[in-house]
Amino acid sequence: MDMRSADASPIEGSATQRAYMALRKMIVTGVLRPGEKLKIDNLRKLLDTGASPIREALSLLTSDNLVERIDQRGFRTAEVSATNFEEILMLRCTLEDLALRESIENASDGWEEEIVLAHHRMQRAKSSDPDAFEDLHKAFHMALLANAHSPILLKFCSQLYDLNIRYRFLAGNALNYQRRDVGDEHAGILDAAVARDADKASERLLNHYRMTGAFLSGLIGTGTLR
Amino acid sequence: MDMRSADASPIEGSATQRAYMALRKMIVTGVLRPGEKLKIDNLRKLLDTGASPIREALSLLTSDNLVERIDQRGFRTAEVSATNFEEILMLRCTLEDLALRESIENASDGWEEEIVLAHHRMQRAKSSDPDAFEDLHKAFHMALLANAHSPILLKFCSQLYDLNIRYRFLAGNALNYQRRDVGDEHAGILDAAVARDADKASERLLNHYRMTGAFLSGLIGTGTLR
DNA sequence: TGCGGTCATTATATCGATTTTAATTGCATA
DNA sequence: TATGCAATTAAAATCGATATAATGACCGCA
Repeated sequence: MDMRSADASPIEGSATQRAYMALRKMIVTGVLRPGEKLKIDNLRKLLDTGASPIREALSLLTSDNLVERIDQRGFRTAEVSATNFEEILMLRCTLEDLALRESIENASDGWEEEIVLAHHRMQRAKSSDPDAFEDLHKAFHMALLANAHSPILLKFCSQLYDLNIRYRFLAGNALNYQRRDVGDEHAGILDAAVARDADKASERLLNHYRMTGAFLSGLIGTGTLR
Repeated sequence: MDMRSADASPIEGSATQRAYMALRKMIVTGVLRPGEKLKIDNLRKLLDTGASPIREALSLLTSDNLVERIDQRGFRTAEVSATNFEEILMLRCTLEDLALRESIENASDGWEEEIVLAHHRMQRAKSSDPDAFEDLHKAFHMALLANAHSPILLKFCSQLYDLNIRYRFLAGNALNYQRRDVGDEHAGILDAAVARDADKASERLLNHYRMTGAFLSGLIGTGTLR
């Protein structure tokens, strides 16, 4: 039996890996506020680990654009802004469009099963386990793109996903999000992908992003974003 | 007087920063071969520094796709392959096209001067200082894109540039490259950009990449790539 | 002779302490 | 009262040492 992945918390992976995951989650979910100073010593105590893993994790997050390093004076979380958000949205639309079309181009039965499965898991968690939902939501979106067999592109998309979802959390979490029937949108994307209709799938996907995008853009504009 | 940038070697920046620069250069230029194991202790001695800066630098390079980290068993330089190269080429074409068009869209006198200057510096170094040429060549290409005012996109392009140029070095360095009159190509791109003709500029830029790309692809295919 | 398991070796990952560097405060001066 | 300098404090960066895990060699046994 495979006991690695979504197991309990005990001691999986290296301290660096754990620190990376924990910090990323804290930044994405807004526990660590935008622009906040990240003092090594605080984090060290918080995560109960040494300075080296923290520093390494922060270095990794720097390249994810979630943390900024100021040479010789430490780290801070990335700032947020309307223009930054718009750039992320624009890039997502461009890159995911590219990846999705390529994915569908390479469509296979195996991939089809993967996305159906990912969608099902996400749906199931939606009501029962809202905490796991976030991860599964990302997994669904990544599964759609995975068949492009383009690791760098996929990595870019994954990064942009995190950057984007951070704004959603900052804007007041999933509350508003779940209200709009995003379930239908997901189903629509899935259907089009399974039907191997690239135009329709891409159109729906981008629409999905632009809807949330317009919504968030509004919030940012009005300063609701805390 | 500004004494920061291209100064001598003494002690600029943190040890981490220096290690990052040095290692990146060594990987890009092929001094460290693809797939080579990167032992902390060796590098520590080589760069005359501690283990922490090395590890941090390697973490950063991991996110640049130049180094792979294998949990609990260290770091190695990224492997190379034909498919990897093609992905890089494809992404560069897509992203630089996007950035260049946006750059030209926002064209201003200031930017125009920047690119003319960058081009001039590159040309000047071409014969007199082939070592500096590489950096200035990158600077020129980045200057073309800089006016898109899209930091994330620019970062992606910068990364892809490095990944791409690595293949050129592996394929036997600038020798073959300089032979084809790449100078004309650069001038053509510059002219089109200054004339603010996005279609022409993009066409020439992408052609520039695809030329080198096709050439390298050939080498990779025939196993000439050492 | 081939296989499985144990031990020694090597290298990584991590910690704790030290050194540098930047920020802050208080003080003297204009 | 504002301003520049110096001493102090706080934090980051780095180092050296230790703990921990992986690799490879060796030995006994079938």
